[in-house]
Amino acid sequence: MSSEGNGDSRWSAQVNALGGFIRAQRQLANLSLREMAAMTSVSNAYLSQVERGLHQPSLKVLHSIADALQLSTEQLLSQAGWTRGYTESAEANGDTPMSSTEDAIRADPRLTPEQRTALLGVYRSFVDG
Amino acid sequence: MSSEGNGDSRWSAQVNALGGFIRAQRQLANLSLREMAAMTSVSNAYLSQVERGLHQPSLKVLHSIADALQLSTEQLLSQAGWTRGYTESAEANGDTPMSSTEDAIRADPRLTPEQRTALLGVYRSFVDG
DNA sequence: CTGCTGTGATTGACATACTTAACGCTCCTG
DNA sequence: CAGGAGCGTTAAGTATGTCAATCACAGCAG
Repeated sequence: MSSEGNGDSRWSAQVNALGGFIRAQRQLANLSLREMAAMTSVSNAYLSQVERGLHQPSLKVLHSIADALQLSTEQLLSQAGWTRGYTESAEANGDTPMSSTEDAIRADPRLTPEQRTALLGVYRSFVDG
Repeated sequence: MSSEGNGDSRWSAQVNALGGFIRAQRQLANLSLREMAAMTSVSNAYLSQVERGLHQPSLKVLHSIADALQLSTEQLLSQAGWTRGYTESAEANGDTPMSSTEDAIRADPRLTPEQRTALLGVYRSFVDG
């Protein structure tokens, strides 16, 4: 069930962004929860909950995940919105369209801010790779 | 008391590095545990334990600490040996204004077919809920 | 010496991260 | 129709992070 009700939204924003990003990256790497669980030594059950924003993973777990996904821990952290502003390099100028896809994602009204962030993160990881 | 038999040295290395670093930085800033506790909204008791490597702080706490010490979370992490540098760089360009996000993704020349499919999947899972 | 006010360290109770063992689902294969 | 084999999710239990209260030790006033 996992009601969306969510009266307690202390977390949801950041954790959901992180979870969405992780899930996206995992699917992208064609890994199942159990496969990733094996690589990370973290239970598939817990990974599922983290991906859906039900829990905040510890550093240990976060590092394992980053490792399995071949990302840096910093990337994950900044995805979660936990590192502060590295925005400068991206948007120094007001008017520099980076890519149409990025713009489309940013302008998409159907996405929540967290989803937008997560999706952009996935996209950039593709393109920059 | 502190005499850890230390059967469990899985942690000690990293956690001690982190704790020691935090303590050093705190003293360097001439802060008492309680002062720092006030700034971070973390109890002085727990800060003490973290500094001595008795516990691994959560991201929330770590971020607060970094904030109080005017460091970036990344600095703390790399100090603790928790980041494994993956370089991040991002620059790309290309334009071709598009309307919908799906179209933009489909038309993006920088994506491989696999990536395109994956990204579309993620996007739809967001939008369709 | 007796108190007061500062410090860092310890204890015990509670919240939350995390695990193991299920469950329900879909897609095959016999 | 089983019945495995894959997937994601849930339930109940254990481990660990975290806090409020308290301790023991230092300086300094009266």
